[in-house]
Parts: sequence; structure tokens; C-alpha cells
Amino acid sequence: MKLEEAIKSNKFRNNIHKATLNILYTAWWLKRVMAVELKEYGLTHEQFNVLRILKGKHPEQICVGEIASRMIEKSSNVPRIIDRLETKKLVKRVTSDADKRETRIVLTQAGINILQHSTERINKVIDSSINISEKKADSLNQILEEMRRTER
Amino acid sequence: MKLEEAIKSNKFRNNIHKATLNILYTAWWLKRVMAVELKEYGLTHEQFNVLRILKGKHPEQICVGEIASRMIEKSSNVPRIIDRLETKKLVKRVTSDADKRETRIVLTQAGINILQHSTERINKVIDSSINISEKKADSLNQILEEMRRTER
DNA sequence: TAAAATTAAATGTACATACATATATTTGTA
DNA sequence: TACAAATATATGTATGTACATTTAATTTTA
Repeated sequence: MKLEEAIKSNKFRNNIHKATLNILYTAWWLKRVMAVELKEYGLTHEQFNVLRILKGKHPEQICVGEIASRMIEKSSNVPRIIDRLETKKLVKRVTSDADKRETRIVLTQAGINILQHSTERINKVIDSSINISEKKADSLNQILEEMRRTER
Repeated sequence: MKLEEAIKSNKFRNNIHKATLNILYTAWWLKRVMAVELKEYGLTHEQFNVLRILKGKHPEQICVGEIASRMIEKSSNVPRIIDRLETKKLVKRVTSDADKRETRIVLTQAGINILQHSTERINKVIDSSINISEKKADSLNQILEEMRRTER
């Protein structure tokens, strides 16, 4: 759906202002597309993100802070997301021997299995739902990087 | 910050997959830039969005459902956001005479004032923080629209 | 027109975000 | 080495999301 229809407005100060709304709307749309698939595995988007980060380092154990530093949304409350993954027995918490302040997180076999299946599903839905060429995706990436360049 | 640094990963299946992560990260970044400014007015991003929608129609009263249909994030729980705006006396709830199921929302003078000041601030921060040309913003908009074209 | 279906908004619940504070441990330094 | 500062994680609280259910009012239809 076009942005104008989606938010029932076509009054934008300029293309840059419109682009900010368009990014926010597209992010919401993307999350929703993925959430539909993840729901079959009883996972939220954020839980999936944490599992994927763990997989990237597996079988190395990584600590809560390192997971946090790799999250897409930096203000995610990682301990709370781990709580839910632990309840579902997809991860385990282990206190680090080297530094007892650190909690290291380990994927269980159940966690590895669910991640493998859900990742296949997410890859499939991205391939089928996102309809742009590699070339356009590349220029999209370039524009987004340029856009954030201030960092304030 | 480049996406690779932000999420400490440079392993992407392809540019399209990278673009989805880039959009999610940029949306989070945009929300955060705006939230910093809105905080001075005691407003959240979503409360600001509701006020702006009301302003667009002011002095016409619009109902909860119509606000919901104009929200950027479609699953926002509008009655709850209105609760907080009402507590702060920025809006008032009025039961519609024509249809008593409907609740119509009215901006108070305090709501109009806070919206005016916060909008100026948000416009300023977008102008100063988003560093792309009008032309690039236009192609960004086009790519995002194309990207969402399936709608599943 | 009375009952059923639909609609609008509010409410309940689980999960997540945003940010402040608490607790335990480690590190730096007087 | 004792104590202060820093660090890692957990927890508290307000807000928001996602979705199901409830309540009240309106519309449809038998």
C-alpha cells in the first residue's frame, strides 16, 4: 500500500519528511510480515533476533552485554528477553567463571532446532515478499547509511 | 554509524536481506532522534503522532477509529494513548451524539500549544539531522514503495 | 419489531521498550 | 589492602504493541 493511503495523508513538508514517515511505516510493515511467520514457532521478532545472535557465535557462549550490543534496537532489555527464552528452554544461563558478574547464554538443542526452522521460514518470506532488485537494495542501503551520517 | 558496526555483523545473505535490517535499524534510530526532542515536552513519539493527527482535522472532532486508521504503526492501541493524553489534559473525550458508540477526541488549548512547539522542534531536528538531498529522498521513497508492493 | 449480527471503544494479558535504580563483583587507587 | 569507582546484570515502573475478549450501541434481517 502506498504511504499516502496507509496513513491517509498526502501533506508532507518535503521528500525528506515523507521519507522519515515512509521508513517508520516500512519498518512496521516488515516486522509484521516476519511476526506472522515467527508466530508459528511461538517466537517474537526480538526473541528470534537474540537466538540468531547466539547462533552466530555458537558453540561459543556469549554474555548478555554482547548480545545487547548486537541487537538492532539498542534499547532492548536483553535480560527480560532471555527470561522468556529460558522459560521455553531454548537457552540456558551460566554464570561466567572468569567474571562472576557476567551471565553467559548457551543455546540448547531445542533452541538450535527452532532457530534453524524459523530462519528458513524467514529467509523464504523475505525472498518472496520483498520485491526489489539487488541493485535497488544496494542503493537503498547507501541512502540509509548516508541519512544516518550525523549521528548527533 | 554504519549498519555493520551498529549490529557488529557483516554477514548478510544478500543486499535485500541487509536492506531489511538497515530499515529496521534506521527506524529505531529515527525514533530515538525524535524521542530525545519530544521528551522535553513530556511526549512520546506515539502521543505526538496522535496529537498531529488531531491537528490535521482541527477544529473538527475525530473519533478513535479514524485516529487508528491514520497511525503509522497500525496496531497501536489508540484508546490507551488517549488515556495518557487525557490525563495530561491535552485532549478531551466526548461521546458522539450521532452514534453513542463513538468517542470523539478534541484537542484542548494546552494540546494545541504543546503540539505547536514540539512540531517546530521536530521539524528542526529532521532538517538538521537527516542529511540527504531531496532527490535522494525521492528515490528512497520510490524504492520503499516498490518494496512493499506485494502486501501479501 | 424482536433477535441476531455488526460495529466502536474499552479492557485484559503477554511481551517489549525506555530509562532509572539496585545488587553483586571486579578494578583502580590512595 | 581497604575503599571508591566502575562494570555486568537484574529489577522496577511507565509506556507502547499485539491480539483476544467484553460492553454498549447500532444496523440488519427474519
